Amino acid sequence: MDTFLKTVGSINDETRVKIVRFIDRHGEVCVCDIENSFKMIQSRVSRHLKILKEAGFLKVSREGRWAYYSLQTPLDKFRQSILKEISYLKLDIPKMSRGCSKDG
Amino acid sequence: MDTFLKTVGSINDETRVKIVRFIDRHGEVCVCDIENSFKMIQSRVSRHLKILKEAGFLKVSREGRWAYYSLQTPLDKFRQSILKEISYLKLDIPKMSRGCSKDG
DNA sequence: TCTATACATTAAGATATCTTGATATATAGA
DNA sequence: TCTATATATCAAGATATCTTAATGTATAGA
Repeated sequence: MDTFLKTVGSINDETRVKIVRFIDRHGEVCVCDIENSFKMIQSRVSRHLKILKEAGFLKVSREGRWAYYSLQTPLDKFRQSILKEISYLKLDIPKMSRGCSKDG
Repeated sequence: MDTFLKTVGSINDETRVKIVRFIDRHGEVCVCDIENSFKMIQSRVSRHLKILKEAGFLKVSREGRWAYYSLQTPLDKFRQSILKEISYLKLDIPKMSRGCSKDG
């Protein structure tokens, strides 16, 4: 029950639904990409990513000071069906706008 | 998005998960059956049933002063997948205990 | 038409969640 | 080792949800 509620609760939030959709569309992104694309403050983004990660939707890989979030693989049937349902929604997902100075 | 969140929010609650499972198992039940089986006060049961109904999981048919709740049919793929996931959970669902005096 | 039953709704307090701002940690480079 | 960057965490206020108790509505039967 706890795992179920954690999974369900994690996508019971408009912001997180959009973040998941954003990552589903763009693949691996870092926190600042979301921060910049969604125009949200960093602590807010970090919190939502943590919730989605702990719910089994996202994984994170760290490189230096960056944290790259992407969809967890493999995803079980249930989480897949949730992502599928989210993909059907008409959402206003912002364009990718890189937010970090990791160019050099 | 609103429909999605309403659907997801409706099963983001331990009590409602158990009620859905109870109805899935027992078919058509009236409010007082749940009240009596779960040992919950009537207003609480009524509220949760309303949320599940408005989320598309349940339907209600009224006969006299009774309200019979059962699973909505047909259920779309997404809600079906949720019910399926709930059916996999090890839940302590109470036995049916009829609560109304509609014997005569 | 009076009463009891079944259910729905409302109001208020308790609990949980979300957002923001402040602070902490860790890495890269000067 | 000092500073800037990227991210995480914490604290506090705002908002939403859940529970209970009280009240409202509708039906059936005396």
